[in-house]
Amino acid sequence: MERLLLIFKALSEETRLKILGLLRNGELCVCDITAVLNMTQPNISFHLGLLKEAGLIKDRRNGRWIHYSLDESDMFVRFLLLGIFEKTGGMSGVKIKRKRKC
Amino acid sequence: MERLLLIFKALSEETRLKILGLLRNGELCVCDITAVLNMTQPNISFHLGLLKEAGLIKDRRNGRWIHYSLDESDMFVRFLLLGIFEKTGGMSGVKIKRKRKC
DNA sequence: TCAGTATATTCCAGTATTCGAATATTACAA
DNA sequence: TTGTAATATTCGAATACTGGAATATACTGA
Repeated sequence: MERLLLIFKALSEETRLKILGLLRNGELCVCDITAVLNMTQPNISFHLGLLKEAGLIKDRRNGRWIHYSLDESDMFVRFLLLGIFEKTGGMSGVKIKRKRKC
Repeated sequence: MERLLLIFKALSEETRLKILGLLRNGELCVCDITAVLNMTQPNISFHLGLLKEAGLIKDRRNGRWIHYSLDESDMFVRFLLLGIFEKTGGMSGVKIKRKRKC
């Protein structure tokens, strides 16, 4: 129950759904997400923390950069993500311009 | 997106997950749910309203009683409910004692 | 119509969530 | 080491959510 609540709470906010949609096409660093969503970096970090705590995304550090990506190791989460992307289009239209290779 | 948010917000609260679990075995009236969960009736009505607005449950009036049941008309919702019940056990152990046929 | 029961709505206090600003941490490069 | 860039944490204000109490509405039976 606790785990489920964490997952659904994480999913019940627009910014976080947007982040998941952005990650659909592969991993991104915090600065990329911050730039695309036009919010402050601490705020994005906060949302990423909730998503990670819920087990929806995972991170990978590479030097200064931390890359976030979808965590599809859990079957139920995988279903959720599929459903979300199907319903929202998964940010497929958003063009991500990365300033640098990070 | 809006619809999805409604669904996930509805699912991100323990009382509402419990209500869904109770409804797993069939429709119940508000007074039944109120009795089992030991909360005030207005509060239960409030939660039922959110669940209904999200399209997770539907209601059927029969005289004074309003019976709520799972709304499985949407495929994604059906997946969600299955996942929830699998993870929580779906209140399967709770014995519902109904005072009367309602 | 009136009384009683089932459910919904309103109101308010307590709590949680969200955001930006300020600040701290981590890692690298010079 | 020192400076800088990427990310995380803390803090405070605004907003949203939750729960109980009081009240309103809907229906039924007498």
